[in-house]
Amino acid sequence: MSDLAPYQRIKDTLLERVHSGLWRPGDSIPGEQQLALDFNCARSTVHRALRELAEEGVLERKRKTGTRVAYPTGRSLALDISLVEDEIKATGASYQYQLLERTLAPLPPTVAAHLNRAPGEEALHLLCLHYADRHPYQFEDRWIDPLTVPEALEEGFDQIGPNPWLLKNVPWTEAEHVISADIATGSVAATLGLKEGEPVLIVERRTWNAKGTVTTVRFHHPGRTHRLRSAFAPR
Amino acid sequence: MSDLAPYQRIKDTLLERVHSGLWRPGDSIPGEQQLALDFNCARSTVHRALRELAEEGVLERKRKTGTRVAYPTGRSLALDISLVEDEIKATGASYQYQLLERTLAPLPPTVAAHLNRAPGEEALHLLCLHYADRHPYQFEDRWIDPLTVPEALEEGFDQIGPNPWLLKNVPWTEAEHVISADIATGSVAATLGLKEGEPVLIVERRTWNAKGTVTTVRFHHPGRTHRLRSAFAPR
DNA sequence: TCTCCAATTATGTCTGGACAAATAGCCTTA
DNA sequence: TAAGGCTATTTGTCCAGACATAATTGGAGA
Repeated sequence: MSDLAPYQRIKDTLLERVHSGLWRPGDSIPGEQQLALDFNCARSTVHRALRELAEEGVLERKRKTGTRVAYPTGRSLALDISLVEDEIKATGASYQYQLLERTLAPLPPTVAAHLNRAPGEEALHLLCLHYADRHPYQFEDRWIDPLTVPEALEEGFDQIGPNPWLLKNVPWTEAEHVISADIATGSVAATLGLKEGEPVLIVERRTWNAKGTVTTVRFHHPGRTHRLRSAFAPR
Repeated sequence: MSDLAPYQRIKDTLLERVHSGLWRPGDSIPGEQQLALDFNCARSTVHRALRELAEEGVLERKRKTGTRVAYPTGRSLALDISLVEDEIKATGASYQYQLLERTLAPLPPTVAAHLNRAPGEEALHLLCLHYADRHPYQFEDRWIDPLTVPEALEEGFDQIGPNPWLLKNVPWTEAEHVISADIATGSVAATLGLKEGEPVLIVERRTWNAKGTVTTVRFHHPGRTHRLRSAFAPR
């Protein structure tokens, strides 16, 4: 308990004061100088504790005015985006990957917009299915931009999924996710083994790196059984 | 450009080297001592830059071994959990709130489990509807534990929604979210103005504070038009 | 009374030096 | 050869002091 780094001990102590309600949102708390005396350490040590708590959204700091307890608003939700394989194996199920289709195809208008290209230009189109214990778990409909990722044209994707391959070969630096719900129809229903009209949870992802848009992908999951979970909290 | 704090300038420079591919995942980068010479500053300044980049998941540091560029795996997705009102107003639409029902009711078994109580015990049950430009935007089905939040029994919730009220009065410290898809049936369909069989996007949230479970809530959104967005990235 | 400037004060950052802790690699010894 | 211990290196943290920067507040002047 007391063998923690001092700055960490201070953070814990202050956080406890906030959580216990001793310091309530909006309250001013003592200045760095005073806290340094209280904790018998240098101001810079207190400063680090306060700075980090402010970054975590617990405190609000302003020059001259001092430090106050932040109002707990504007949280965010953090979902882990792990590889499907890890996600499935974590549940104890067996994982299987199947490539359904791999073509160089002209871009449909909506996808073209996502990749920032003109409709009709060609890109690598992949359809894949991921199984958990032999049951369809995720249907992946992906386009990869061959101008940003020419190496992808050399890869068959019959042994390795696009996601692990991209993670390994083309690290991205930015991404956008959109989550929505729809009902299963046509080929998506058939592929996922669902009846028409059953709910489907869709996660759409676009990723970029310095060179440009890397890939855009739609993951379809059986909606009633699939769940995106997130144990979590502040900021 | 150059009027940034030195530690920030160093962070930017190093991040650029990673993003540009000059330093690739797995590469070792120079030690703090060397970088301090390169940037003509104290080691502690370099240290802060490296420490923060490591916290952000860009670098991996180990004593004796040194610092290397992290493999870009295990990202996470951060969704903003803002108040519905802000969310709607941000799109330029007008916001309206309506309380449909407010009862003290016995807990159904599934909800009881969520609140960590016995089925049949009583809790505050709220049904609310949030409109964007007069169209149903979100149907909220919420239970509040009166043992954890006795003040809620005094509140009518006819003027203020449960979410802003709770944020103001009962700050929580932990939350869990589950996102899923379903199809609209019965009262949910009717309330949201959807036909039976249309897709619904469901976000379920449970929140705790030091005293215990605060509330559990299911938000239902029209699935085809609603979207959870997240511009974002690493860790 | 109103406006604007300057003093005050709290936070933000840097320095340069010190010691602590982890650990890879080597060296000794059984 | 294997086990155990030593050492050099690298990161982790702290400190005390200094200066920079933002922002409130009170006072001087119009």
